[in-house]
Amino acid sequence: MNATDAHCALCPTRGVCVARDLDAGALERLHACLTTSAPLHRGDHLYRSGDPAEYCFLVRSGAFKTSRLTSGGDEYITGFHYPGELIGLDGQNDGAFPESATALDNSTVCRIRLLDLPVLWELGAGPGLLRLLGETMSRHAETHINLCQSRAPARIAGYLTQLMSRFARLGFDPTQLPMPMSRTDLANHLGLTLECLSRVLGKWKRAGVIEPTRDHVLIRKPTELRTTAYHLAA
Amino acid sequence: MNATDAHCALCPTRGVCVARDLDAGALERLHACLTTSAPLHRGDHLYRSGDPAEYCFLVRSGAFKTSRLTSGGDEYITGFHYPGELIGLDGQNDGAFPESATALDNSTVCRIRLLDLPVLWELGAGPGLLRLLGETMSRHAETHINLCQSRAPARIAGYLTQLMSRFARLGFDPTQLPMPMSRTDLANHLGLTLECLSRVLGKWKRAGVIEPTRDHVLIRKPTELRTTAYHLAA
DNA sequence: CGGCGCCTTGAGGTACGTCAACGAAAGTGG
DNA sequence: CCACTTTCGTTGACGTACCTCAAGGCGCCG
Repeated sequence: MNATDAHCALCPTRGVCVARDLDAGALERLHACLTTSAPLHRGDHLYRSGDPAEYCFLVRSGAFKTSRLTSGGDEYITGFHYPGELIGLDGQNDGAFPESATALDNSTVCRIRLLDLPVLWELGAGPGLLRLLGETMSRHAETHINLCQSRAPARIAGYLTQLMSRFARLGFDPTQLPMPMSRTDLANHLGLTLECLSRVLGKWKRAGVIEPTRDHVLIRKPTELRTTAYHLAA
Repeated sequence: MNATDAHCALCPTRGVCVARDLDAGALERLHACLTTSAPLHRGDHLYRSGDPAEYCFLVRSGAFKTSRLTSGGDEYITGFHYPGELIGLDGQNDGAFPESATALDNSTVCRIRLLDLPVLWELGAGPGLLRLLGETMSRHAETHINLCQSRAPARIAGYLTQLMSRFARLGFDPTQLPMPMSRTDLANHLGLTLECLSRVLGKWKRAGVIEPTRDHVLIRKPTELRTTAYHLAA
């Protein structure tokens, strides 16, 4: 861990981070309770199920998946997490992480010691923290709705659509989505089989809606996807 | 709203509340930022989609559903919420509630002004708040896994199993589950059709696994349900 | 070049969605 | 108290979308 400099000025999540509205003085003090990690590589664990949960984490770059294991040994993937997103709060339930978090790519995180939350508030990061928390909860609800769609194309379109807005929020190009997870993992997360996911993506590729490669998806016709996904009011 | 007495001593959620570990003096000061609501009745809205979100809420008694509307006018039910559970945090995303919360029964809540969170911390409620937050996140993940089950019996069993542990945690009898929501709402929440839910419940009733009535479900063979649901390790 | 994951494509069965009719319960008005 | 209406839940028949099982490409690594 390199705590000497959180590199906030260069951080890709600067616009959405809890530290967004802090002045230089507060940023300086911020490093006392929020430190940037050394780079993690594909497959590295940020934390493992059962680890004591003294921290939560802000994804700074790269991507992570969070997953739980069945007694049978296969995993359920509960989420994919991109820059600016908060993970690890579930560990506060009983003091240990119920899930594992695995890097899908070269990634960095900022680590927040939970006992330091009052300090973050003093520094003026309270509203930012609450906003982040609200986003997390809201995203969970959207994901729930998406999984309630029984049709596979609706679920997949809904996921891609959500991903687009998550990237647009970061200021990234929402039509070029990095897909660092395997097809198997994505299908697992969406409650579908690998074959079903593959077929739908293939169909959309032939129709010119998307252009999927191993680790990216190019969105060619965003409106097609949006009409296929679930529609919330307003 | 009756702010003069939060009735913590008589609260059914006392064992799991953020105020669990507070002494009498702190409880007294607690009422400055945590007030108990007047009773809500079946169908009353605790908040509506679009309302400004100045507070979040702890369910004290009764039950609530949270839901969003589609542009087509039908609703997606994102959660059912029982005593001791936290709702309304998603409103911190952009300052307004994205969902509506509706009472399913005669219910009361405790209202937390979000600007008062630092005060709650001072009073010693910080660990309790974090625990509650962790539970909420963890429950979301479990719900996700449950929805990833493609088989309807697995989803229903998983939901009932989760409800059992939520009630056991409160010290209530986990084999007598109140079901204040309509079958339609439950099916909606589980991503199933009403007919499918009805068939599975009927089958289990004939098999003596459960004894469902309009507003309760008696669990006769908990192990049957648990083996039908998804299995997490450890 | 050969081996091995990972993804794609194919054929067949089944569980759930859809549509429709029926039944039961709650609320209403006479 | 009882007919009526309305809402909600149950049961049935049928089609289809997805799961299962299986074989076949394609990239990456040795």
